[in-house]
Amino acid sequence: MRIGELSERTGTSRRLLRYYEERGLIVSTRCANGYRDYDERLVDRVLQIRGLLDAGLPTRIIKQILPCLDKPRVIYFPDATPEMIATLERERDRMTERVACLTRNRDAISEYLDAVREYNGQR
Amino acid sequence: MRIGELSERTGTSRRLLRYYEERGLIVSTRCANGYRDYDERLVDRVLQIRGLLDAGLPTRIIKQILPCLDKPRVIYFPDATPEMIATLERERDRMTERVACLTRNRDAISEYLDAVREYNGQR
DNA sequence: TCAAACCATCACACATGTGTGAAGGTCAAA
DNA sequence: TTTGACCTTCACACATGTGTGATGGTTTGA
Repeated sequence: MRIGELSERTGTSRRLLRYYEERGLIVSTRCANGYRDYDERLVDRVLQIRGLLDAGLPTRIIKQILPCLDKPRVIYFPDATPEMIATLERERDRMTERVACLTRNRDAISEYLDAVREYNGQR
Repeated sequence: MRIGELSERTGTSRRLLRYYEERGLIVSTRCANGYRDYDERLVDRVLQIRGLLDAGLPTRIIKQILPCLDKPRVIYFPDATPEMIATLERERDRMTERVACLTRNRDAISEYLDAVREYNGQR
């Protein structure tokens, strides 16, 4: 598919799709006329990228972890260097911390909303 | 405590503490000489702010949700306007999405690491 | 054939979080 | 009293994700 379709199907501007490609997060082939041609699977991939960006991960890190997340687990042993492993472990831990922080605060918001609703209900 | 101590105890540069204050995330009183004076509780508060920033929330949103998170639940009904409620619900939902995304990807990283370890173990 | 709707690259711009350093005031200990 | 370690404000700078628009090529349908 071309960039317009991918843009529509992912709710991502063409500008950003080109940016993600420039950062190595997605790839495209080129048609004879120079237009980018995207694989169907990039729809999910782009959504995943957006989620991770929204959760605070920079493209640099996303690029490193993406290869580990492919559905048919392709074990990437060649570049499973100790440094890469260490990076993945570090990022996994940071993500766990983020989850804890978000959960904690989200639950507090929920409780607050419950309290407000109760207050408004009995008024 | 003064800014240097708060900085050390939170691992946050003085620059950023002033920035958070400028954005209304924290408050300080001033000593006679103009030095900022921080309440003990700001240590936790700053840590909380950093966690939320790291998880992708902008200061604008953090400022809005912080008042709901105070430990001794101070119900803030005066400004519990419908718009405020709607904002909180929206952010709560976004945080839930972020948690889901982070958890999903973190688990995939964990699985990948397990697979790599197994591979290296049997080699 | 021409207009509309695509696509390309490139450049400038902006918000946000953050670093760094200048210029100068305060305070405590030597 | 002077030095060093604090503090102040202010300004410039930078990386990153993102918007916007200029300029121009391609394709398709009236």
